[in-house]
Amino acid sequence: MHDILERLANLQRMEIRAFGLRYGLQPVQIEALTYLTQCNRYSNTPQAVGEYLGLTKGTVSQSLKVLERKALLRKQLDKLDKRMVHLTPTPKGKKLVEELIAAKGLGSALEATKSLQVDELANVLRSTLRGMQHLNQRKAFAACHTCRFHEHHQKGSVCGLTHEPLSKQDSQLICREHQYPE
Amino acid sequence: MHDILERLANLQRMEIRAFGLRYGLQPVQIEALTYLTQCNRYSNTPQAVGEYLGLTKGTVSQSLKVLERKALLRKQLDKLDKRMVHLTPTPKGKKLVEELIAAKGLGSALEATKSLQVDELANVLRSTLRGMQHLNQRKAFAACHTCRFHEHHQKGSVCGLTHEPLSKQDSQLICREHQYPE
DNA sequence: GTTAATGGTTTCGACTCGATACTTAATGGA
DNA sequence: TCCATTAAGTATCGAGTCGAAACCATTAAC
Repeated sequence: MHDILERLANLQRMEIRAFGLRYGLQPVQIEALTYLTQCNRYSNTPQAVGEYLGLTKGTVSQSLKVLERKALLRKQLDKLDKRMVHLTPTPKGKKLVEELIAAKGLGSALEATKSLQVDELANVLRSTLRGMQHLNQRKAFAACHTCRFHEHHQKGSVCGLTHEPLSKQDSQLICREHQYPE
Repeated sequence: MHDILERLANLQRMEIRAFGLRYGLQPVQIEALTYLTQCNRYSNTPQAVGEYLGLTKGTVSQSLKVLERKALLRKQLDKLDKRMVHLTPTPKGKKLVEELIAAKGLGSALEATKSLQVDELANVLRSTLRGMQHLNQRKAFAACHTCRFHEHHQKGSVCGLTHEPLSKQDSQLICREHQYPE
């Protein structure tokens, strides 16, 4: 089991590297960009990217500079807290991530498997991931709707931390503040 | 599904980085050493490490130099082909890999899951991995006993390529020449 | 209003990585 | 047999990552 995940991680990295080579991008940069296409509006800051990838903020800052220079993302200051910066992928950036996901071929590889099995697999994998994160005291970075602060009311959902309303899409996105219910 | 594997790969990498930091080792070096504790005697060369990790031989050569300097592995020339070098982890190196695997906490995270489920999961994952490798035309680097050239006779197994006998342990190891049966 | 904490950037040195050139050993014709 | 070619590995170099520390601007605390 351990070896399979090991190999899977290596393979992913290989494909990312090979893909990035064609666009003059480093693996880290691609991973950061991918994260930014999947996270919510509380989580699209340099800080969060660093936490997600396990890198220091200084390191991340440089990678983001490159992505901005290549017009793959846009930086904008937060309206309320002017120290903060929000990073949003440009259409070009989003397209690149989509291509990457297709290129990795995980989707195609899974098509052969019965969808019921895939769901089962995803569940076990998810709980394993969760266990590892808990053991190593890492943040979950999971989807908003699985969070203990996610409040589901009859007219839409609300984040219990910010008390802001959440759209259907919002609830699917990754959040850096995510905490699993007890 | 894609996001879980993505996150799992990132998490593994984070733990490897954190672990390596304590021993003054880079992620690549640790990954190379881990591979070397799991591969068979045909696959413990700089070349094979490069193929496994998706790096060029020049790059790999440097990482191995570090590992040798730290007495984590030993180099020895091949008896028959004196161009080749075989890399074997020292006891110190093996111990380090064991510690790493424990530190990653995957084993503990899996204990919560029913072992039957884990087996099932491993099988689905294995075939997915295989699908991805096939699509991207990567080598399998899988266990010897699942290879099309593995011949199982009543008195022990034999490799159909080299015609050499294989011990029980040999058959469990990773091989760079591995090919799945049709 | 001063001080501390926070989010980001910059800079520096150690290191990775790919490309290229190079060394040595094996191979394969003529 | 000889010599060109190929293969495995090493060495070197330049571009780039990474962590640490210093630094800047803004916000929070008191």
